[in-house]
Amino acid sequence: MKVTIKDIAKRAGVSHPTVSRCLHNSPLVSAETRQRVQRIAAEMNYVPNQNARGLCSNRTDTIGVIVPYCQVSETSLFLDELLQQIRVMLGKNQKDCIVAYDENPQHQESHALRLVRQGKVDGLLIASSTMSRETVTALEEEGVPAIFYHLVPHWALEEPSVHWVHHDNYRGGRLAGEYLASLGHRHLACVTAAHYAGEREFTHRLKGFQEGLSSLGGSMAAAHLLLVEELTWEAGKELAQEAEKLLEETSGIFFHADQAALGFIKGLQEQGIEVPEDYSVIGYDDVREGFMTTPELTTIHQPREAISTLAAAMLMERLKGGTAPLKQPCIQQTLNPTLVIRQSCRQLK
Amino acid sequence: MKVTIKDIAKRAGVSHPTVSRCLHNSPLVSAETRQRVQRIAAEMNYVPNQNARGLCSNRTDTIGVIVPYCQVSETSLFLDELLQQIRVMLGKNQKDCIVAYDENPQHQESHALRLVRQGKVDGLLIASSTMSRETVTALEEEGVPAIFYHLVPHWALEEPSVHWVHHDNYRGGRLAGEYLASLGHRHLACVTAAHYAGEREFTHRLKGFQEGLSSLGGSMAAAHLLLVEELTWEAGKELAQEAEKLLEETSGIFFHADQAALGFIKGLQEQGIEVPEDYSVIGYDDVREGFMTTPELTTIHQPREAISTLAAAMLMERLKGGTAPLKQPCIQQTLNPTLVIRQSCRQLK
DNA sequence: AACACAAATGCACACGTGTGCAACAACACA
DNA sequence: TGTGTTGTTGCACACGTGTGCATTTGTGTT
Repeated sequence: MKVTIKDIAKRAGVSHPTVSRCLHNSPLVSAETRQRVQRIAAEMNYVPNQNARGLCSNRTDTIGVIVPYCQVSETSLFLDELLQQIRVMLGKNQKDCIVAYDENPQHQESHALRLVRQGKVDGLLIASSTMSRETVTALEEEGVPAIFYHLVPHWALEEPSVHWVHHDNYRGGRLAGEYLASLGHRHLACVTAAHYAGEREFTHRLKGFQEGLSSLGGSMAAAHLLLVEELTWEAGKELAQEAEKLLEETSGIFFHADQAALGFIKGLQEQGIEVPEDYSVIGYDDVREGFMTTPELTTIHQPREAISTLAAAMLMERLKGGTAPLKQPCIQQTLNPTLVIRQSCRQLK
Repeated sequence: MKVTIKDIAKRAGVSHPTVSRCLHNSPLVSAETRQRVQRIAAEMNYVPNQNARGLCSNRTDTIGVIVPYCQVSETSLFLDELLQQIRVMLGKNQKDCIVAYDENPQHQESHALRLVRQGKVDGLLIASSTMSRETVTALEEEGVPAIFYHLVPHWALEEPSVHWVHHDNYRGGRLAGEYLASLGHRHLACVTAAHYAGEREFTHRLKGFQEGLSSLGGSMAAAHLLLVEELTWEAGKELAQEAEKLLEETSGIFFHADQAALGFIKGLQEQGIEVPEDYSVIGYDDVREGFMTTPELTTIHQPREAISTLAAAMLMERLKGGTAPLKQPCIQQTLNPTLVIRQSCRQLK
């Protein structure tokens, strides 16, 4: 049978409320009984029942992490790494975590709300650029703090009551553009997924890329914005079929995600086209696989350690602050990406 | 405020027990009230409180997944993929999942027990070859079913009361050995991590490899069993420093894990040694990255889809069966690996 | 010695849901 | 009309923990 505080109470000769207070280091009990009760609890291998605790005090020590639905379909290596880090951070704070995802964004929202209304989680870390304002409002009404990380809905950027931490996509794109132009590239292409084409995350990045290019004499024709269905390795490889035309009109290409860039390089190599000798490729995200291939991938590093660390820290802070909404000032952070120069881009003479 | 069954009861003009029965489709209520109550519940966006439900009926609809501690340190790409699949399977069964890990195996055990004693989970999926019999006994005493997947403690293999599903390491090793020998290789090397050297998972695999080799004229000298600290990409790359000696004495090498094999190939390439022209490499696990590199990695495929699918299905089955322990016959499954021929092994004349 | 006050503890209730049991109504049958 | 049966509902309690409030005990003050 499970050990409850009543069992401890009986053995210690006190009432269960007293045991409860001892275990919480309440100043209302004497130091002597506190020590005795704590010793007995340890001896009996007592573990508090989380359901009961959650029921009466709304504390579960569990965090819900909402990931974008594409993560399920194994599209994004980067998101995997981000999630890994968040788990570690939450673990250090003695929190368990429930990862929620769904087949489409609508379900994603309901999944988040369900977790909260079920009372399964104390707080949420959300990576989603499609979550609606209504959903977040509903969450806040339930008294559960939420922090956006990595992906932030456009409306939330202008909303001072919403917490978020992400990185500067414009700057990332600009780094890529300036770098390629500085190497002497003049005509470039760019690849993203069709469903990203209109999203702020991409449009800012693209704008940065174009302005970075033109600041140093390069450019990107509108016709050279290429769209694939999903940013997978396979899609990148398939895109390499159109190499002939691309090589004629451009000397390099900027991918929205590393794994697609890697697939593209692989596809080129199979046709005997060498990177970077014949063509330059730059990725985005800086996933692990980037340095495993030949050539190693030049890319833009997203500060994932800082993003996950900050997001977790922000949430812990809000949870500590009690249930009073918006007591502490809201934190919104935009971090800087960095350029990682490896081997997939070439200096033109 | 949150909607409770009492709110629904008031609005429907019935008592809350009646509401509870309606929501569970109990035959004790009339069809008419059931429909009415269900309609009202839906209108009010009712979501049952999981803490209360867990408290009185010990059902949380949450599964604990215990992963080996090395997964946290990003060592194993394979384990990541396995976890991904399990999450999807559990999602299809409307279960949330809490992933538990810790810095070392001892903590891992206590983490699993803690989750159960806290009442946070209904069942466990465990990937661990070090978990003790005592811990599992303790779990079963709490009435929480546990299924081992992928990694199984040695004692559990002989224990008919323990459920598990894994794959045949001997057979996997044998496939690798027979393949290399059939290509004409005579002297091979093998790499694992020091802490795996004594474990059944590896020793069986090694035995299969050696017997596979010798069945077709190959062999592996004891001196060519190489140990690295961890099976990381970096460790594999570092191992390539010893290439000179290896190439003198052997013509190919068998890695315990793909990512180390990939690092090794990369290390060779940097020294101008070509795979498979100068040396043959075969991996194990069949991770995604295996076909992203050049050459693509020849490897042994673990049936990860089947392992995760079966493990989840077995657990769902046991959960359905009520709390009666061992009512249904125990299932123990050993699945077969397959050889994936790509480009990293060469036919010797 | 009477009183005030602080420290320590127990009582009772609340949190939201599920279930055994009793109560009650409706109906069929003798 | 009385009895038994079936169908439907409500009452009361349980699950394990946390907390406001009353109670008891002990100590110091006047």
